[in-house]
Parts: sequence; structure tokens; C-alpha cells
Amino acid sequence: MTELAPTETTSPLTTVVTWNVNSLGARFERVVEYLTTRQPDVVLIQETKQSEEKFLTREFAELGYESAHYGQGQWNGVAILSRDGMSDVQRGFGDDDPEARVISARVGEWRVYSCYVPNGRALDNPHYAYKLAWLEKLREEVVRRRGERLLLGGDFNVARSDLDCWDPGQWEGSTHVSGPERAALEGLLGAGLVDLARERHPDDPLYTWWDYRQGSFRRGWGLRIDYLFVDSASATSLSEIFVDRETRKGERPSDHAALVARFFTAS
DNA sequence: ATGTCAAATGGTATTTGA
Repeated sequence: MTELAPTETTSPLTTVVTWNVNSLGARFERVVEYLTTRQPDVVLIQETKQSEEKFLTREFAELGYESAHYGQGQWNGVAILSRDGMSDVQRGFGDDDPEARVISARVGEWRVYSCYVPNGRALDNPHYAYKLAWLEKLREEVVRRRGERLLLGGDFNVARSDLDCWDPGQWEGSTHVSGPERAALEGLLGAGLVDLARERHPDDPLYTWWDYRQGSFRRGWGLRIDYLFVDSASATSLSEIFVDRETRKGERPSDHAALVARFFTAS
């Protein structure tokens, strides 16, 4: 088994988490429990499914986190939490994208992004073309920021390779594994990013999502669709990275687990 | 078409999205 446990340490590590919570309203208690017990430094949240008004800014502040949210209500919605503050928050790509799917901020030396890539729905659905175009916009954003310390986390809704998929045959003809989606994700990485989990653990599935149906989590029927990407110069500061499977267990879990990375802090 | 979950609604079941 490759289940990795978080390590207790007092060394100056920065912990960054990406987690698709599948409704912050439904998941708030789980998120609070996570923040309280694990005390991550930065949390990148996807699928808040909340309006700006409903986002519990004050409650997060009382837990020690500055927060920024880009919400649209019923669907989508992305947020960033930071124990050490943030500045220069940017919502969306600055275009006419009607869906709230990306937010970024300056956190310390990083520009961090919380990304929720469109699902695509089906290969012949207009949402699939939107997904590919959206990934291209994200790639262009990364190209624009070349040279900065970048950290992108989120639900990318693409399994990079068959290793990232419990039964590739079952997914044939579906979204998340198609050639154009994978090419778009590789194109994003080609802009100068490193897939930290895969680089550190070349042979482990490291699934981050399991369907609620059919006991998929128990059976190991997952996909790796959540990622943490950093610029290649920053990748050397990675201490460890793991999927926190505890976040997928217990009472009312999201269908995604949290992906956790720890970085050596620059001094 | 799914051993499910979440949001929204002329709602107490259905639709939509994932």
C-alpha cells in the first residue's frame, strides 16, 4: 500500500492543500475540522457552490485564515485560504467567462491559483469544447507569468495517463481521459510546470476522486484528477506530497480527497 | 441506465450537474 501519513515536524515547512469540497455549505464542518486539526498554511478550495454573500469570511478569520472567494452561487466557485495573508487577488481570467472557476493571489513569494476546470460532460457536448478552451486560457495565463514562483492547485478534471485511472477501458469514450484533454493538460505543464505528485511518486496511482456510487472508494475505483503544479525552479523545495485519504472517509465526505504538499520554507 | 450526493424548486419528487 502507498498510503502516506502526514509527519509531525517542527521544521519550517509550508503546507499547501488543494481540495474540491463539493459544496462548502455541505462540507463546512469537515473543512473546519480539517483546518483545526491539520493547520495547513494555504488551502485551495474548489466547488464552493456558494454566492459571495454566503461565504463565511468571518468564521475563517476566527480560525486564523484570511480568505478570498470567487463564487457564483449554485455551481462552481473557488477560494483561497491563507494563514499568512494574501494580496493582489484576481478573480477569473479577466474575460467574459460566465463561470467562477479560477482565483489567484499573492501568498508570500508565490502566486497561488485555485482552479476548477470544466467537467466537459461528454465528448460531443458544448461543455467539452469549453473545457479545452478554458485549459488553453489557463496555459496562456501561466505563460504570461513565466519567471514568477507559481503554484496551481485544483480539480483539473483530466486523468493525465492510464496510471491515473483505475480502469482505463471503462472510461473509453468518456471525458477526463480523452486525447485532446490530455494534450491540453500536457500543454499546460509544457508552459513550465511540474506535476509534483507524479514526479515524487512515479508509480503510485495517487487517486484523488472516487464516485459516490457503487462503493467506489472502498473498491479503489478512483481517478487522479486533482493536482498541485509548480514552476520547475520551485519544485526542488518540495518536502513531501500525499493524498489525505482521511478526508474521503467518515461523515458526509466530499467525493474528492485533499492533496497535500509540504515545502521547505525559503530563508 | 449507475448500490450517490448536492442544489434548486409553483418542491414532500423531480431536474440538473457531477
